[in-house]
Amino acid sequence: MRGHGRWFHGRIRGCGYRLTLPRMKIVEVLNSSNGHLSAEDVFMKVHRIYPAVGLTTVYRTLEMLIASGIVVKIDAGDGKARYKFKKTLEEEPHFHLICKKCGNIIDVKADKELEKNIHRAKEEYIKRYRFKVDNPQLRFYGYCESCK
Amino acid sequence: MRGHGRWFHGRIRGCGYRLTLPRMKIVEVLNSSNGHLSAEDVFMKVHRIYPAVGLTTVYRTLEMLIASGIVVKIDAGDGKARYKFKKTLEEEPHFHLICKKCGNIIDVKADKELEKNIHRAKEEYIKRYRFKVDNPQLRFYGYCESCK
DNA sequence: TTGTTAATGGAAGTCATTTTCAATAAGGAG
DNA sequence: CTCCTTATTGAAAATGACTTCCATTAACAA
Repeated sequence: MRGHGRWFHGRIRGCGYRLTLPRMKIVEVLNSSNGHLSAEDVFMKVHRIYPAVGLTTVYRTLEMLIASGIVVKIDAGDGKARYKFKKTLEEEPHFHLICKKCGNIIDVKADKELEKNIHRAKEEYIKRYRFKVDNPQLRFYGYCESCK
Repeated sequence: MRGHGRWFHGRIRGCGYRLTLPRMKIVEVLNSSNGHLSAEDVFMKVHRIYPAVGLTTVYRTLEMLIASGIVVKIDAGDGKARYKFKKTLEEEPHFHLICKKCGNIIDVKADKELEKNIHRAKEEYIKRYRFKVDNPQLRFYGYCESCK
């Protein structure tokens, strides 16, 4: 039966990691959630379907999934990192709307013009400040519909 | 003697806060430093000229200075906030280059075009996602000249 | 000078995340 | 399939940046 085992199973193995039960449960939860989850969120969701899991393992697995390119970590600026399952290996450039009240994050598509402007600024800073820019991040802090 | 007492002394009093020795030492240190300092940095610098100061007071005073509009707090994304003395009450819009190795922050002037684009995007998100955007933040993560 | 009350600093508490370590379980070798 | 090495696990303790508590101290208005 081809196609059995999710693509990310192969990816985890391919990166030299063992495919364990806790890892499969954690990645399953991330795959079936669509928001940006905190480690605590992931822990609670996994706990429901696999109560033996420990918070430590959640943290460790999340880092492992990031190293495997399966998950991205987002710094919401409130001291709690958020994690999101990547639908595609190469993510489209996008920005974040971050709610200062509930901490929710909304992904917004980058418009071409703005995207180009940021790239241009980046090139300029590399020259002007001899600063090797890696990744620009644009975030819009504010209040989401239900919090404002 | 007019002009005696720095402008920020009047501002602190004006906001209803008492002008204490620890506060004057802390604000003095911030005024004479030009980088973006962490609370620990401020504590160590103040400790040299006023060893009685406590870390707690440094944190509290920094918050008070922010409330008075004398200092700005910058989230560097590494779990340590940075504080910077404001030269002028209204700061010019600018972005940050943040070194992933040493944590140093460089202020870079926003170019008009980019600034306008961000504003336009903001307006669009307000409409499209009914998200009340407060403040957009653009940061360029990378490596500074001495760290790359 | 004095009295009220804000401000101080040391100790203890949070909270997200990391480290330690003994027990467990993948999965390659045979 | 079974054994064995070693990665992985989870509970408990540690970390690090802050914050809170509380008894003492010091601004500053009267």
